[in-house]
Amino acid sequence: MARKKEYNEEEVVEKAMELFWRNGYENTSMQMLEKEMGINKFSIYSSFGSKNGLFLESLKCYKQRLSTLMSKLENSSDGLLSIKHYFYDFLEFSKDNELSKGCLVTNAANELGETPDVEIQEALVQFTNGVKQLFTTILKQDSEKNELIVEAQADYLLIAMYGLSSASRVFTAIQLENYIEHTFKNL
Amino acid sequence: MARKKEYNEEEVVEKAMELFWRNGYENTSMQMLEKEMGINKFSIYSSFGSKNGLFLESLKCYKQRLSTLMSKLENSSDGLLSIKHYFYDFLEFSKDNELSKGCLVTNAANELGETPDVEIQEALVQFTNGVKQLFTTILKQDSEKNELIVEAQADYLLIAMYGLSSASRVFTAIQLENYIEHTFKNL
DNA sequence: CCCAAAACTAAACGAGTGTTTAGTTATTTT
DNA sequence: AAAATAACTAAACACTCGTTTAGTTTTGGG
Repeated sequence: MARKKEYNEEEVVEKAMELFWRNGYENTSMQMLEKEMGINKFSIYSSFGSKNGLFLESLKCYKQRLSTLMSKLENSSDGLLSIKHYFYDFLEFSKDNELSKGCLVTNAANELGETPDVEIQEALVQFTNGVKQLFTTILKQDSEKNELIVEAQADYLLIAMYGLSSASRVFTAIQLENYIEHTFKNL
Repeated sequence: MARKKEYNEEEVVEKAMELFWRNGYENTSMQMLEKEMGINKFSIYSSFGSKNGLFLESLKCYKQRLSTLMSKLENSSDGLLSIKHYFYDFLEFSKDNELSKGCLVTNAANELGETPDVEIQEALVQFTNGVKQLFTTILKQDSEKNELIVEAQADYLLIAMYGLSSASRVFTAIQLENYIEHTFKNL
């Protein structure tokens, strides 16, 4: 061992995540990351290998931040109502000034090109599956629903959540609240 | 007058639109446009001024293509049911192999950075307003609904459409159909 | 017929991208 | 204290981007 790192990797990746979240992957340059993270490009590459690697690490960090909301949902027993609360919690979670930053995962999915990076795509699929799984578990609390209905409703809510994440960057808080209320009226 | 153009501007802008639609704005380079449009960069710049100008022209072209679906909706009298058909028509309209290209406008909105081009942003807002206006008109066909309900439902459907456009690039046809059915269940 | 004007080709531009490479500084260990 | 090793700084890398420019070819009007 020789010299010690002057920065904490967990701390700087959090700052990177914040930047990716606000600007998306492509619109976030290494220059911006350098400045925001407060460390040199060399240090970024030595710690994370590449911009892609840094983004993947940011995704992990994002999941962790979101896990507060998800475990709140996981531990609730109000069925559908708690999922609705999760929707509202997410809006609060993603707030940035008056508008929303959306969801880091959804944002990344939305800017995927024709030949997306395979690691990133895999991370997105896994994340999506996790959310759907969580919805499924909660929906099963309503014991009268059969499995097919649960599956269909989970898919519906998953896409609704995906849509909400994307739309939250564009529409007003009132419109989004109205969307959520209508979304759960249909179940 | 001197030499005549060897290409038709309407034809080449259609090809550009197709490329933007598939890849998004940032992921479409002038090189790709050159190749797809079959004309030299110089010609592109002489006809459209800039990549931005070409994209704005592509947006017009896209609106025109979509206007087939929109006037079908405009001329229908089934109220909500015809809006639902519009949702399905859009999925067919945006189909690309098994997946969907989404909506050119929504895709552009999704990749807007912190300081978006003002002309593009204006075009997107106008487009969105047009769709909402159309939904409102159709919803008013149900004479029993008061104005507040119409407004709220139009907003709801607008965001649902926005979400569907974004999600259509990721989810399967079955999931999307399920989403549409749930969306219109209790209106 | 010729000249001017417009459209073409192709190369180069400067700026910005993600990434790498020298060279220097600091710290630990022998 | 000296040697070794890892982290730092800063410059340069190769590449791509959108855009421009210089030079050539085509064509229509006087």
